[in-house]
Amino acid sequence: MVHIKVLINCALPYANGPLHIGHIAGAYLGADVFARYNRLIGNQVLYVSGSDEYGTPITVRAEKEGKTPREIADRYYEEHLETFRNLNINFDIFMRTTWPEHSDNAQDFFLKLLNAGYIEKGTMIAPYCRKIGRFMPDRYIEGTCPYCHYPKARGDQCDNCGRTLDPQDLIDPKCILSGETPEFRETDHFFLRLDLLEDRLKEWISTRSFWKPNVVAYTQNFISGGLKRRPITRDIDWGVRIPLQGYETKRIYVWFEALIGYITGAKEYSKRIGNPDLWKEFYFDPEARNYYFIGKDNIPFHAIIWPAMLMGYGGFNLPYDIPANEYLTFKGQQFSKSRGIGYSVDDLLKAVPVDYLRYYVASILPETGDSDFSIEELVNTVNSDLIDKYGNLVYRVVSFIDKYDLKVEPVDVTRDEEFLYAIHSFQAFLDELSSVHIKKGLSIWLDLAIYANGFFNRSEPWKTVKIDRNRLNHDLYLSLKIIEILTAMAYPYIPASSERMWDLLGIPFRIDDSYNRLNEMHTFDVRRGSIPFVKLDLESVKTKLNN
RNA sequence: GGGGAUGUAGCUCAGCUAGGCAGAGCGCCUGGCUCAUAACCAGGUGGUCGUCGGUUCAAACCCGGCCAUCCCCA
Repeated sequence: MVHIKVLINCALPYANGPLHIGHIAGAYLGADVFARYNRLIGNQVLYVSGSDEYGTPITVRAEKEGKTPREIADRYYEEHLETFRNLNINFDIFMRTTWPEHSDNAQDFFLKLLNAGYIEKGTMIAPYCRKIGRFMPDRYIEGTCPYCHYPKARGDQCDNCGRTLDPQDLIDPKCILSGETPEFRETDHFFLRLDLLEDRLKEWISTRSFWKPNVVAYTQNFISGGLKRRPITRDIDWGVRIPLQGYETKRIYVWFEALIGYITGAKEYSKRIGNPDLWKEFYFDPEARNYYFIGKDNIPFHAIIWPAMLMGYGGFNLPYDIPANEYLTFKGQQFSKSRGIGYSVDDLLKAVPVDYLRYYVASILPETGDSDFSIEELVNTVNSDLIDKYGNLVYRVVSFIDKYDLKVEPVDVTRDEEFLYAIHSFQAFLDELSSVHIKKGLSIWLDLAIYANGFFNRSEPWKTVKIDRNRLNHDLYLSLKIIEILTAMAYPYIPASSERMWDLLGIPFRIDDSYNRLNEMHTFDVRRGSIPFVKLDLESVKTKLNN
């Protein structure tokens, strides 16, 4: 197998609220499975995410809570870090857009694009509060929605009817800080000339026919509507400074600067491990593949704006694939902490072991359409698939060996139909994962677990133990080999549990090496332990969730 | 208002790229088995493929309208 470099970038979560399970399903779990899979097959992986910490939603929140924006960002950075750690989602680096190194990178991009003519100066009309004496972000203006007449519509959007608005559209607009009616004045800003890159983007998208249809369709349509220049600076003070004199009161807008966080993360990781040029191998080697794991809300930024920025800068690899997921919903609605819909990850992890949660979410990952999360389904799926099919398979074989006090000797099973079937499943599994079909991979795994139970039944070791010890040894060894394959396949999804099973089976090398060594007829030093997976009880899970 | 999706068995979802006898897991029913966590295996039950129309010898799949839900609109 030819090994390649794989850069896995994962949407930077915005640091103004806790992560809920919808976020995890949208981007992070799939990315983690994919990263682990790539490492197992021997690819060199760089796995990056980080904390998006600038912008007006954070300043709005800070003002509401009487804190500084930095306090808000610090709090959620720590919280997100902890949540990912608890989920066993192990990025190589989780950067912060408030790092000074990130400002350097963002300013470098800004100047480079400015000098290349892809950023230009211009003016726009913005709300100016005379009482406060400065221009106000759109979100700081409230008024009546011109469409639905909801009285508390924001300057960027109406929460009642969902329409996108301009502050000037509002009837009777008011500054939320001062209560004054804002003036609309001209203000100088910088604009990204997406229009200049339209043709190159179109041509590039036409080479991405292997992407998910929804991503391609969305992107093509977006571009064919005609790209316009887009403002990339704002009149706020919480953001990356503009590296030019005369713009001290303005900042680079968060959507332009946050995307560069992927590069900051890769660079900082390279420095930390003492190989400062490592990141270049992922961004400049044309053989390296760059993946971006995001939710569907992020498609325009990653499929249009980010490639445009990279093209304008020049030399960087463009995204290889953007396997954007749809949404995980809760009873048909979007997860939302503020509206009390669904659960946060931390709440769920108090009630359910991490691998149970990873397993269930992976089994319903919204890869092709929205899918629905429920506690009842979680309990049911974990108990009947993960535990009854796989966990019980491991336990019944281990228990059998222990009960009759057997030592299973290696035999060559490489030509056995059942072994070949398992290897065939494993290959199909690799094919699916290489195409980022996370959910499909899991269903191939489950089918193989069912097949393995069928084989164990057919081989009737409880009969051969009394009449044919050679046959018994052969069949048990074959069962153990299939379990080994299953356990290796499960590792990207449920890493901690797989390692535990690996240990229980007494395989003489580490699970990290498993994908290269499935054909080895090694010994199994099987250890009987307690039941490997304890089943979930719906009522007690619910009780824990409600506390 | 414009755009991207989704709607298939009681439940959760595949199938649609390339039209050809409606699928899986769970649930439920029947049988088998005893190594195992009421587990496992085999067989069965179960659907007007959101809806109305069009194209076709043939439509879950292609085309158009409508309804419901999710997302985006810088």
